[in-house]
Amino acid sequence: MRVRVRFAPSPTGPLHIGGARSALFNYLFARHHQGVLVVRVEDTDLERSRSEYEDEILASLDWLGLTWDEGLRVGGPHAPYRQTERLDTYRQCAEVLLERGLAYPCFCSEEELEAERAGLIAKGETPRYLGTCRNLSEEERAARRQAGIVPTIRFRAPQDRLYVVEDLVRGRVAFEGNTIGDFIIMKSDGIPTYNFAVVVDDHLMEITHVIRAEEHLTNTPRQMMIYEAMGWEMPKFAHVSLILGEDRQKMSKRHGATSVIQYRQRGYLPEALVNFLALLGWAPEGQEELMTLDEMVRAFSLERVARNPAVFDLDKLNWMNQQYLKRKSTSELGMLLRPFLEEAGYGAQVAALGEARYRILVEGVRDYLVCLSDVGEYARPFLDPPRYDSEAEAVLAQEGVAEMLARCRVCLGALEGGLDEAQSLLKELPGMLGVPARQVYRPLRVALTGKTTGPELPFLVAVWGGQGTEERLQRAFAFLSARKA
RNA sequence: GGCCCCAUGGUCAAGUGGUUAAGACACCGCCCUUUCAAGGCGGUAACAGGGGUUCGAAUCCCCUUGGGGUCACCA
Repeated sequence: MRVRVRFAPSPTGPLHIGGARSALFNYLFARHHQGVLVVRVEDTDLERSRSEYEDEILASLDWLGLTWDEGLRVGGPHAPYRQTERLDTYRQCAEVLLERGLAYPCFCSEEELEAERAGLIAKGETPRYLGTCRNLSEEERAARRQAGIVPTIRFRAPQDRLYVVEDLVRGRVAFEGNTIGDFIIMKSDGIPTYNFAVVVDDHLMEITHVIRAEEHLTNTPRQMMIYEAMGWEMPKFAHVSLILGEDRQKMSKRHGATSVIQYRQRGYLPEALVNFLALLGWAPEGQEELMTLDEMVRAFSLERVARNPAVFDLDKLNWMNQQYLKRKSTSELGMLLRPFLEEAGYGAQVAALGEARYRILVEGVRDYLVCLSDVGEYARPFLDPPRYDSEAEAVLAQEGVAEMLARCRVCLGALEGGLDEAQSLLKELPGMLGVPARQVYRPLRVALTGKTTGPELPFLVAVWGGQGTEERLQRAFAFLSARKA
C-alpha cells in the first residue's frame, strides 16, 4: 500500500519550530517511501484560527523547501482540506455514532464539569467525565432541550478495555480505558473537537502513518476508540519527542525566536534550519551531519528517531548556518545579503558601490557571517566613515604614526584597480616605507576604520578605491590636529 | 494529583550483552595569519542513583530520583 502521511497545523499562530520539524519528518518519510504528503488545516478553533496564519504557515513551508502533493493550494481527491469546510462530514459521522448508541447528547454546564474535575483531582483520581448524561431517557433529554440547553455530543468511552498503541518510535504503550471519561466529539455549536475531526479526516484521506509530536500520545487511545466505533482501520502511529528550550522546558515565546519566520528574518538559511531540525531527534547512520534534503530523504527512517526530548541548541544552528553560508557562491550570497543591507540602512550606499565593488565587499565580509543579518555589522567599516574612540586615539597618537600615514596616503591614493592591486600594494607597503609590517597595518587600519579589528585591509581599500581611502586618511589627520589644538 | 513518555559529556547524539563508550556543536590550547574571523591540529568532559538477571551490563528487569507531556465545548 502506498504511504500517505499528513501535516495538519492549526492556523492559530505562525509555524513553530516544533511544527516545522513535524512537517519535515512527515516530508522525509513520505519522500523516502515515494508516498504522498497531505497538508490540511485544522481550524476548528474558531476563536483563535485566522486565515493570515494559514498563509503564513504555508509560506514557511515553501521557504523551508517542504513541498506537498495533496491538500491546501494544490487540491486533491479528498478536498476540501480545511476542516471548517468539512463540517457536514463530521456531523454525518457523529450521527452514525448517535444512532449506534456510541455517543449521546450531554447537557452538563461548564460549572458542573469544572466542579466534577476539581473533585476528582482532590480525591487523587484522574479527572474525567463521570457520565452524568450518559444514560438519560428520551424524556429527560427532551425536557432539557425544552429548557433551552444546547447539548454537546459525547463519545461513550469503553471503560474495561486496554488500549495499546504500537508506536513506531516509542514501542508498545498501553492505556487503561477507565482513565478516559466520555469525551466531547461535537461542541454545542456543531463544530467537531480535535480528537474527532482528526480521526474522520485521517480515515477519509486514507492516511497510513500518523507522525506527530509526543504531546498527542495520550490522545491516541481516544482516537483509537473512535476508529473502532466507526469500524475503520487504524493508521500506524509515530510520536516524535518534543523540542525543549535551554531550560529543558517546552519551547515557548520566552525562549526567544520560536517561529520559522523569525529565523528567516534573522538571516538563517532554510537549508541550514532544515538540516539542524532533522538532527534534532534523528540521526543518520553515517558520520556526516551536513546533508541536503535529498540526502536526508534517502537516509531517513523512523527507527532512527530518538525517544528522548531534544534541547534546541542555538550554537549548533549558528555553526550550521555558517557552514551553509560558506558554501554559497559570492554572487548568490550577494543577492541574499542585499535585503539585509537595506534593513541595516545601507541600501543607498550599496547601490552607489556598483557591482564590482559590491562583490569585493561581499568577499570581504563573508567569512564573518553567522547569519545574514550580521552583514550590517561587518559592512559598516566598508560603508561608514571612521569614528575614533579613545583606543583609536591611543594608537594614532603614537610616535611617528602621523608621518607614516602621510606616506601611506601617497601610495594608496594612487590606487586605481581592484582587489589584486590593493592586495599587492598593501603587501609592498612596509617595504616601501621601511617600517615593520605590524607597525604599518595596525595604525593604518585604525586610521581608516577607527577600529583595531575588522575585515581584511585589502578588501576595504579595494572597495573604497584610491580616492575614498585618501579621504579616510584625511579624516584621521583632521582628528589628530583637532586633538592637538 | 491520576495516567503516559523520557534519562550516555554543557548541548545534539552513535551504541542495541563483551568497544580504549564514536562523531558534531560549545569550551580550552597550539598552528596559520598584517587585526578579528575562517581554516588546520590537539585537549578537557558522559552511561542519574540503587537493586537484581548474567561468566559479563550504557545496553534486559524492578525501585528511587529527576525532567517532560496530558487530563478543555484548544489543537
